[in-house]
Amino acid sequence: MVPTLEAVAQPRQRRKEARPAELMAAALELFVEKGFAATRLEDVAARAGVSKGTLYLYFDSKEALFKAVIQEGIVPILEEGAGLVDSFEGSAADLLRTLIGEWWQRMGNTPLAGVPKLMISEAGNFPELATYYNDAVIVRGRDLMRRTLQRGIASGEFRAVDVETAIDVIFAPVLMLLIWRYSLGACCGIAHDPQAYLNTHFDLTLGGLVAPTTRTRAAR
Amino acid sequence: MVPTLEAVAQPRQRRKEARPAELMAAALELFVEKGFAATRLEDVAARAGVSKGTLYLYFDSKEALFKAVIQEGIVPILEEGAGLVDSFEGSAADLLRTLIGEWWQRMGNTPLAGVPKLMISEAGNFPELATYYNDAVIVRGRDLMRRTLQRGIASGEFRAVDVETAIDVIFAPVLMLLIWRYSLGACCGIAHDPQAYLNTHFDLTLGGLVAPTTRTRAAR
Amino acid sequence: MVPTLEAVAQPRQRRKEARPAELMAAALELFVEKGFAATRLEDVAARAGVSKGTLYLYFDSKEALFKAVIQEGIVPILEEGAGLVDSFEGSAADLLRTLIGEWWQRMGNTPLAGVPKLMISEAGNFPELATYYNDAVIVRGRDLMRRTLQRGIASGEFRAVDVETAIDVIFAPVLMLLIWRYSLGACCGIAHDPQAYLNTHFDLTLGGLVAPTTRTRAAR
Amino acid sequence: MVPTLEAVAQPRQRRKEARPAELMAAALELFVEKGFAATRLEDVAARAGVSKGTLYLYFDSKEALFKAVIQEGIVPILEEGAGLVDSFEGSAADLLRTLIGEWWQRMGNTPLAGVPKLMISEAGNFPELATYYNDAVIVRGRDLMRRTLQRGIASGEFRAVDVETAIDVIFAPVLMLLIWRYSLGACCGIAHDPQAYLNTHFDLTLGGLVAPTTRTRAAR
DNA sequence: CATGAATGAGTGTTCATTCAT
DNA sequence: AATGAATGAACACTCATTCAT
Repeated sequence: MVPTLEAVAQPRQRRKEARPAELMAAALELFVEKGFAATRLEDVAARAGVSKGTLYLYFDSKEALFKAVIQEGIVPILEEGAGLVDSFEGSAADLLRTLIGEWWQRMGNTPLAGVPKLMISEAGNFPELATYYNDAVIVRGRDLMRRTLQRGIASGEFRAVDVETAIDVIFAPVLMLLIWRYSLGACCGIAHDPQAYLNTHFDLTLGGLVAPTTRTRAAR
Repeated sequence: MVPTLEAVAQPRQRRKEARPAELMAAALELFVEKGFAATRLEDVAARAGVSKGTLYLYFDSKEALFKAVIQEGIVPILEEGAGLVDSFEGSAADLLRTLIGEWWQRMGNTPLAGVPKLMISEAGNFPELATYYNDAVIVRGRDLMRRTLQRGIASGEFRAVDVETAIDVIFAPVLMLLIWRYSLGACCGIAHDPQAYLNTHFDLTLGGLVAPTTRTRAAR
Repeated sequence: MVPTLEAVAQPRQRRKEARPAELMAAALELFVEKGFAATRLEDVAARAGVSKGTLYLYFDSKEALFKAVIQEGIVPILEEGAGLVDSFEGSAADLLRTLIGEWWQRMGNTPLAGVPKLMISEAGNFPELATYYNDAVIVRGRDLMRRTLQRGIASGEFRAVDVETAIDVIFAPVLMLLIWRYSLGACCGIAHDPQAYLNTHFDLTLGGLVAPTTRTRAAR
Repeated sequence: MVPTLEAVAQPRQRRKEARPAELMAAALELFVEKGFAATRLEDVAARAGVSKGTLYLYFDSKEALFKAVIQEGIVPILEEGAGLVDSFEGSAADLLRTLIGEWWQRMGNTPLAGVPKLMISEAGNFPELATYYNDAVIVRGRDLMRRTLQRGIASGEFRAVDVETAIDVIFAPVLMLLIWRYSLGACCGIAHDPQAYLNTHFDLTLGGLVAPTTRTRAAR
């Protein structure tokens, strides 16, 4: 955000347009850091460089602020994911790798990385937020996974697993990687290298754990 | 808790000794149900059948109660798992199934089921407790997984995956099953059948997603 | 408010001059509707079609606006009443009926109808304004009543009641009719028909006010 | 409330029993003085000599406190009024005088005197309170008036006026006497002598209410 | 040991007022 | 003159903790 001459000439106006984004960025940081309930709106405002009242010029309530953070931060990622699934031309396995890899790039390496842990922590006490998150993020994300798995099964590339269950089984390690980082991993325990972790995950999920010989026998 | 003669004869004495355990049991239920911050000590005391002040006779603070709940509840769980790994005589795959199955029986169907979600939520606010949990539970649990995977690799039953990573990748879906139940699953989203979920997990992890033909080709 | 040529030719100028009156009209409506404290200046401004800041160009504060509303709204009312008493030629009883009837027309069916309740509610918080209202409205209104009662007593039409007290006793039901409408009557309780109410009031009061001889004649 | 030896020995206990009454008394004073909305619960607590939190041990909310004040303060008065109407053996006119006289003793000379003005001021912004007051006080009070008027009409002592209207017409001056005292009368204007005011009111009203024959007799 | 009355710090939200544009 | 973005004081209600009994 380079301050241009024009910006200096109209700081008030520029501010007004930038405010919501600044507030959402500050809110995301604090929500992730302290949780939804423990985050004080005054701190959010202060981190964005405004007063408490100003926050209410742009967001009707704490919950509205939270929803905006999710809406602006995560929904676009899922929309790109939908575009990816629509247009992808390689194998289903490659699509799965790409989909999760992209998701990781957009979420895992950004301030949004703390959102899954945040939602898990607060869902019980804020059912409305949980419902919103479910509808806006989880349902859509699962849809991308479902289409990917169904494509692989339809083409014969994948075995005919129970898709609805497989969606969550396959995505669980990816989520846990983030959840771990923002919970127990933050103070103790091992810190996985994300790439190695994801590779092992793909390796296991796509290839299985059992050695070829054994498997062949087991299959008989 | 069989009432003995002695207990009946000295109910007040018995009561006094049982109080901490009753309070911890009540606290566990409420912490799991509402989270740490949202649990009111008055409710804990009421559920244990004592007054608010009495709770402070046994625990110095809400945090101290939380620590005690985790310590008393979790430690005893993993002892048995170690015995199982030591004495198991079947294939490594069967041991993996059995180990996770047992864990599910001891955790997934008890009041302790909510602990993983609880720890994830509160780890950030209680680093000391997180460290304790890591040492007492996670390190030991990972050790059981490590020995199981190493046994399979050593015998040629499993491929030579990166064990430290695989431990978490493989256990992640099991944890997520519980975490989901106590967070977003409680108010929206699908509710998986645990057995079907775990079966799909074993199926994928042990067998992989890719169909035999394709895999063979992919392996070339 | 007929738009004149000049007005059309200089709308901005006209606007500027009309602003205070438009703001006061909007404020009166809202003060009457919601009370002083619960009225938001933003709503007043919006109803007058200007921005919040503009309001402060014309009134120093919310209190100043309130004072202006009362002053501009009430003062003009009582002038006509004085003329009526001066020129009325019928019986004192008829004058009393006419006086109250006129007052009802000018107040009870206009936005000013809520002012008595408003003044009663806010007098405690605005003693200065209460004093003004007392001098400008109440003293003058009581004077009209006083002259009416005195005329009837002097002519032998009314009994020699204590005039200063009778003024308020007689006017109280008229005021209560309005006060009720703007307070508890708004959400519950019976809604009187004003004409029937006033008729019953005259019936009772004149029954007790009129001197026996006169009454006997009137009854024939 | 003389402190007895026992009281000194058990101040804690005595306090607990006295607290609600002390809080309600403090609340009544402040509600009357500042209005419901403008009264801070912290001030109520301070005036009762306790902290903010203590108030919530006895009353669930500000509205609950208000309802309790009305319930404890006014409802008993109306119940006595009902007893009076039930057992009164004199003329209807005497009953009317006695009823209003008693009401005045119980309300007009106590801290409750400010309640009618209070309710009128706050009814618009707190419809729930208004409804409660209507049901608990106004409906019952009007019932006493109704029975009194009907008794007089049935016996031929009163003329056959429209009872529902007459109830309010007759009671209005009594209410206004109090309302005035707690609004504009507090800072300016005349202060009526209540007895003289009520006498003039009875004089006028009964003059118009009493049936001709009865009146003639009464006049002798 | 046990009670429960009492405390008071803590926060989301509203809105009158100001002032840079 | 007119705007509307920004401010910050104000308040009901909760609950962990204390302590007199």
